[in-house]
Amino acid sequence: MTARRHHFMIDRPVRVRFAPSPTGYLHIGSARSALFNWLFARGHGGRFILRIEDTDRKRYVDDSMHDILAGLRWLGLQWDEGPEVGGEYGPYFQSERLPIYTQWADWLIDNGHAYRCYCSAERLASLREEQVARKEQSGYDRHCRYLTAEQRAEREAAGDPFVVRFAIDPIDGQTTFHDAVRGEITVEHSLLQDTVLLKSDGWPTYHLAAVVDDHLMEISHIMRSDEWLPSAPLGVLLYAAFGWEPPVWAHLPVILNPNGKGKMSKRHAVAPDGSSVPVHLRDYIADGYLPEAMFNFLSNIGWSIDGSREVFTPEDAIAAFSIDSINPSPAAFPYDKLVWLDGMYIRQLDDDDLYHRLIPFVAQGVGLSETEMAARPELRPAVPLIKERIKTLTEAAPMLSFFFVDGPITYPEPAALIGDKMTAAQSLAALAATSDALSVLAEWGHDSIETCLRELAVTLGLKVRQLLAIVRVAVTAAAVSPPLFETLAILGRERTLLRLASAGEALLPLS
RNA sequence: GCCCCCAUCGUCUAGAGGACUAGGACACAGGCCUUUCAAGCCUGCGACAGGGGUUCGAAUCCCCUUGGGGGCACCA
Repeated sequence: MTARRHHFMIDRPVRVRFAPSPTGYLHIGSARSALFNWLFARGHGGRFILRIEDTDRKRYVDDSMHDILAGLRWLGLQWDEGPEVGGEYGPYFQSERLPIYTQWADWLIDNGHAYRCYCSAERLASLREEQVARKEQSGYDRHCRYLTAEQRAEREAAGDPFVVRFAIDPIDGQTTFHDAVRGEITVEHSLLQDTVLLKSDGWPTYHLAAVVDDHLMEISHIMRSDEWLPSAPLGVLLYAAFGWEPPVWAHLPVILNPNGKGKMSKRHAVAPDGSSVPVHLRDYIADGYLPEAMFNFLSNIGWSIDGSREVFTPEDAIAAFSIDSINPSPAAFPYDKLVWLDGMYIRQLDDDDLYHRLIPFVAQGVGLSETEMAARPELRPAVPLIKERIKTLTEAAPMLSFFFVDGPITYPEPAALIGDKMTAAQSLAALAATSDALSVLAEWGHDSIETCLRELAVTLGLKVRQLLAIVRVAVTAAAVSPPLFETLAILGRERTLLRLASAGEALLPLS
């Protein structure tokens, strides 16, 4: 990393924006961009603005708006201005700002910074084809930029459709601008296009809409994804053409696939082992990640609070965040670390809190309604038993499902009921002895069950682990379970004895 | 193909010319603890992409090479 101490503060109120387009669910990388903007705003007494860039009617996805708002709120990134909260600089939907864009497009034309282009899609396509065939740089040849007044009048009279293009000026110059995370960046104008600002349907493209809105909304710092870096000079030139004070630009590093190959795509991300990892925030929510863990995790991609802390609060992040401490290099999505972090946060939760968060996940996992689950007595006392055994909320259900079986339990592998270094007959006898001992236990509780079983192991001449392994499988139908004594205490004597009996029956044919 | 950006353990990162025998975390391996599985604790493995400069001194500044990423739409 190169040494950076780039100027990133300017003498005006901090106003930053997150400007997603409702063309799909909230992407995990977009969420990170939103988070950085929010962190910066909160750390500088600024405003965090949410603007919806819905100028592409073809790509509009119906419920994506709701998904984006819900995702931001889930993460705790409440916006100060925008949809559902309003603000002084609205409207915050670009689809409601059309007259503003046409007005400024006209202004550019009137001042010689833009022109109407009547070229057909066919002409553009064949132009491109020729350029590719001749291995030339592809791009618009500025045909309409040099139309005479008569030619222009002719087209207008004919009512030909047109787009408005920006007139890059000078066409052989260069533009240098300052990026707050990378420093000086220079681009030759010969590489820039006379980009379309207004489409033939009258709607603006991103370049026009974003610049106009950023200025009108008095955005002070533009922190956005790396993908915009090559077109940033266009924004700079646009600000200059309008004569507006430019904001501070900061381009955030892209997030790569977990295997480090290519950016995390819109549809799926691939892990080092070839498996795929979700890319939408909603999938992580559904997978049972905690918002506080996700917040912490996202903060750690492309930025770090210091050299030693991995786990920190939003308050600490706000206090420490600065644009020039953003790492410019692309980062592979560290999925394993998310899983670990989520486990950390789960362990830090108090039991009641975790219980409430667990209800919907466990209910769904075992096929009960949330109301039914809330009414069951087993989940709450089981929380401390699984707290340090789960890394996401969804992992609880398979671990606890045996608690929610009221009828007879089945053993997929009856042989698992045979104790270590024991015969089936010996195991059967141990099961019977356990049943006898537990049935006469005066008090049904963790301590008494533990004393009883430990003594029984001695009586039977078995190692404690041998006996407990048999009982564990008998009661939970699994070799791995939460701690056994607590588990029995929660399960209750009746169901425990029932299962001990079922286990005996399952073992009988093997002895 | 052209342009732009980036380059420290497998991965996320600390590093602002001397405090570097390059630090932390995840993952991985081993050990302790232990009723299974976890959690926790301890230990280990493991990197400055390569080559030239500048300097008394370079992970750090410059150049080249290589590698990786992004962008080249009437999408954002």
